[in-house]
Amino acid sequence: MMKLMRPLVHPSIADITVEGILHALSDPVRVAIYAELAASAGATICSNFLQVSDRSIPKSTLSQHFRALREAGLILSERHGVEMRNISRCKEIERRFPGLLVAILNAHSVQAAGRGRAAKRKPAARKTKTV
Amino acid sequence: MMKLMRPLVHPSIADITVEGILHALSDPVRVAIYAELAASAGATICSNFLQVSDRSIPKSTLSQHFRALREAGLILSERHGVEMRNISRCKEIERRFPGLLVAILNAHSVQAAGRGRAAKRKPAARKTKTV
DNA sequence: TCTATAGTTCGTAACATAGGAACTATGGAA
DNA sequence: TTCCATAGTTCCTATGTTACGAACTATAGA
Repeated sequence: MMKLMRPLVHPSIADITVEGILHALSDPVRVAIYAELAASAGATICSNFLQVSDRSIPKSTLSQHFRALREAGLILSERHGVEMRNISRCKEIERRFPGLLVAILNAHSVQAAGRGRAAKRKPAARKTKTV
Repeated sequence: MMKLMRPLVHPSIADITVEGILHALSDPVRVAIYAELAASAGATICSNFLQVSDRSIPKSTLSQHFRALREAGLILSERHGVEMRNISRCKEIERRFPGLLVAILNAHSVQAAGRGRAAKRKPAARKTKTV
């Protein structure tokens, strides 16, 4: 008797909270993913992000990040064959929280532009056993 | 020989990050504090927030929240006599990340307005020993 | 100097997160 | 069908983060 995988959770628009959105986007990897995804017109598959900002991310970690974005209500994920397609729920969110996502993405790109000029500040790296 | 208290840390405007701001404001208590503080014209003292959104907050916890806001660059704290005055650094931040704080505060008030109509959703309460 | 007030620091228990190993799910080839 | 490859998920656990009580620092005033 095989254990099933639990189904994808997408909150209804009314259940989406500002705190949830801010928390989801307060992670450098997740904003990077979300920014890329919001910029692209179509859907984006998970594995396209195995390389984000100069470092490769383990797929279990990536999967958790996509789940965080999904359960915060930021993206909609659906399976297509063997892969997962993710699209931004920006239109809904724009109706509920006008200007929020635009401002965040804009701030994010302001900051990215600034990193070009200044010395690159590393995010506090977690100590980890290097395999 | 008495240990001194470490001085207050205020990041320079260039060191303020979007991730830092979003993380700081992704906590319900901290947005509540920041919203109140940004709304008030003058400075606000710490102890005014001992009661936030129906629950009283231990002062050690409050102190940490103010520290988080300060070190994310959101507020400026200075001692005046026995008390601490806190003011929002919104003007600086507005110059660096236009529209960001306004959008967040606006979203926050949209959400607060919604909570009036709907049943109140409790934040995942931490298990704690009740005194 | 003593006391009250306002806030900070420290210690620890509870919670959150990263990433490896093992798994599920799906499609295509043998 | 069965087998294999690909894409992603779940589980485990070491490590990081957070909340809050107790003990502390700092300042003003009696």
